[in-house]
Amino acid sequence: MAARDLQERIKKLILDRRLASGAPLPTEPELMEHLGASRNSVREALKALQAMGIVEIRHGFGTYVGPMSLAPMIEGLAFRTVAGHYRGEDSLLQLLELREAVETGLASRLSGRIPDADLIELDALVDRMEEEAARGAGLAETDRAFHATLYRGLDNALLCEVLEAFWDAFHRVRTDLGGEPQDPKVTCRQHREILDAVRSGDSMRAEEAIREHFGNIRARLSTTAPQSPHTRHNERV
Amino acid sequence: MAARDLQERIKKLILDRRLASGAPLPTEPELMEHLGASRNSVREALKALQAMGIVEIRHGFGTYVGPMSLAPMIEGLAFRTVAGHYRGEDSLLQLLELREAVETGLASRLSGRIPDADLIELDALVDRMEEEAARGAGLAETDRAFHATLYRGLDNALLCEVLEAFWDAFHRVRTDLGGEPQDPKVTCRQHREILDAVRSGDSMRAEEAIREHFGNIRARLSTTAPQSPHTRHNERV
DNA sequence: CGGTATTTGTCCGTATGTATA
DNA sequence: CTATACATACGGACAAATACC
Repeated sequence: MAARDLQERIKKLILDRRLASGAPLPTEPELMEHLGASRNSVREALKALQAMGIVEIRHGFGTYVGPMSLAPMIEGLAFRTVAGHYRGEDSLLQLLELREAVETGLASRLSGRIPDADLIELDALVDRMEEEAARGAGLAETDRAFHATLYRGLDNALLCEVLEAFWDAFHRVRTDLGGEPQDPKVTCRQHREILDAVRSGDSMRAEEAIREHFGNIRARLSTTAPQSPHTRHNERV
Repeated sequence: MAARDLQERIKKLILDRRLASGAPLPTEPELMEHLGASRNSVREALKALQAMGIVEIRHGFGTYVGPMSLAPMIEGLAFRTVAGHYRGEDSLLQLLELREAVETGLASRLSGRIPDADLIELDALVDRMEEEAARGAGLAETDRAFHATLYRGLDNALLCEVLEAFWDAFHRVRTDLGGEPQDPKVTCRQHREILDAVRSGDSMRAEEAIREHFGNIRARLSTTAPQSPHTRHNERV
């Protein structure tokens, strides 16, 4: 009777007091008194809110309003995808197609709207990507930065966060499942093409470039997709 | 030391046993023994997993693998948006723009890919919308069904779920904040236009129709959105 | 219909680890 | 190093909800 209600009341408390991210919450004893519940119930409610990124609990220090990032969504999406994959579904492909649909759809918005500063940064990122590819290093982080920077010009922080969340979830699942990385050379060339396309302002060309990039990942995916891992998986899941 | 680990081990247990949604989990005493932790710790871990939609707890019955829906994401997005709005940010507008960017971007994919059965259903939905508008009823549910049906033809269940989640979050926030509903007549006309546009296969026209639809909502939003612009809090992204 | 067993919900008390002063 | 405040973890107890006989 109180369990679900406690979370709502704590959320209401945050809203009523206009607490910003990082602001301290009342201590557990204070919350016990304010909410009229035991320590255990309060703790369970806080744990649930922590899982949703609404509060942040620091051991031996206190409880604070969380960053309200989309990290919980990443967790949920990643687990859902891994679980589906293990059960023989094409969940990983669906996640990739979700990214493809959204990012290709955004291509037309991108054309000519990217600030020069971002274009320069994107150039540097592709350069770094080629340098990493040359020395055989992983270029996952650079790829992430490229996609993040690409959509920064849309001037919507929420949209960028969602896209980054999709990227994170996909990347986590693919690495946890031990998928083979695609050919770095091809990846570099395709990112260069995306960058040139959006710079030229040709929306159709940009869309095609992004579509081809995802088509490449998809091809790598289908080679390792139908597996039933009796082996163990990473503990990161 | 065990808190974060317990969640991972329970998730690992679900993956190892290939448990599908709705499958029963071990009872709390069994989990206590299997994980070597006390009941409170197990319960807190389960509460966190419940908040992420990974498990489902039914009082007096048992614990089960959750539906793994995007409901937690809706909660998180909605709360994040409400909290931001109360603190004077344009979070609600950002959420709307997120929907607009994604849905307009999907318009080109839609053209000519919608099955006839879905087109018939969409016709019926707009008819119902007009009927509801005529008698002054709320047409939120019908609007939700329209958008859900529209993107069903993309053949990606995950994408549809994400779009529905965005819709739910936006609608919940707007109603919680007591925003004024837009003119039903205009809404009906714009949905009819969207439907006709995607039926014609003209992707540019479809994109424009969707953009105008969102433009209408945005206009309604801006009348009540900006409050206390001088109360700027310092916050990290 | 009632009784009983099972399972989760809530609460209390206590001890331990951690960070600040 | 000591003291204080806080979160973490444990074990036990009873209440509430559900299923089954």
